Formats: sequence, structure tokens, C-alpha cells
Amino acid sequence: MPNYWLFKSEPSSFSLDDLKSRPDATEHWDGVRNFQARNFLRDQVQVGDQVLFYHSNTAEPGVVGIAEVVRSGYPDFTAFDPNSKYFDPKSSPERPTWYMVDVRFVRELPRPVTLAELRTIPELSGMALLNRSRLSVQPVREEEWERIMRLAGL
DNA sequence: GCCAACGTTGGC
DNA sequence: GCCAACGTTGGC
Repeated sequence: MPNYWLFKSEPSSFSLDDLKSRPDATEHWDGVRNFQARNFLRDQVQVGDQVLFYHSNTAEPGVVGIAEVVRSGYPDFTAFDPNSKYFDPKSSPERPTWYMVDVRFVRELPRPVTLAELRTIPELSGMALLNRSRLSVQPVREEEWERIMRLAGL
């Protein structure tokens, strides 16, 4: 049984289409610099888990697609690179602070499910997205996942 | 571009 | 350990 997650990304920096066009449609989910999100990536996100790909900080924020985890948590090496915008001198290969996973594009939703729409669904009112709006990696319950799939036309 | 929410940092 | 200052996120 896979677990379900919601990963946020600003489409201006990395969009669903960007993921789709990567080699093998696969990319590192790097740059997460929040401890609670880090804990999920390091401890709970597993190969085969299904991910709602969410576009944030854009004209129509919402869930736009589905991705799948193809590698579970391992040290985020961008933290070790002084030239990376995600560089963190407090993290080292010996004692990494930050973790990432790899995800692969699965599909675009038949239609996006916007944040505004999600807010109107009573069964979804418990979602972290609606209550803990800044968490960029967050668990999604199976019922919530299925409800969103139906909203998307799947 | 504004600004509220909120996570993080650092002085004490 | 508290909490004010600060920086970032992200909706609008």
C-alpha cells in the first residue's frame, strides 16, 4: 500500500512540465529546507508512494499532476555545494541536515484542481494544505487522495 | 507588489 | 528557554 503525499513547487522554478521533460521524467526533489518537511522526506516517504504535484505562488495555485517516488530519502547534496542556492554550511556529508527523494512524472490531471476549489470541499477541510499552508511536503490521506482524483476527473 | 502567517535565529 | 526580530512562503 503506497502512502500519499502532496509536494509543492513554484512552477516558475520547477513545474510539472519540467518534471515530465527530464531524462526518464525523473528528478531530485531537492532544496527542502524546513525541518518538518525534511522529517517526512527522510523517514516516511517510500518508493512507490504517490504524490500530488502542487503549483504554488502562481496565478491559479492547485494540484496539477501526479508523480511517483522512485528513490526514498537520502542526503540532499545541494546543501554541500557552496555554489548552490540551497547551500547550507551546517550540513555535511558526514552529518547531513537535509534530505531529498527522487520522483518520476506519472501524469497530468485531466484538469487542475485549484486551491480555491479544494477549500470548498468539506471532506478536505482537514488537509494540511488548508491549515498548515506553508508545509511544502505533507501527507495526504487515502480518502483525500480519492476525492481529489474524482474532482480532477479520474 | 503587498502583506499575513509562521518558521528560524540569536540575544539574553 | 523565552521571545523579539527577521526572513520566507505563498495567496491574493
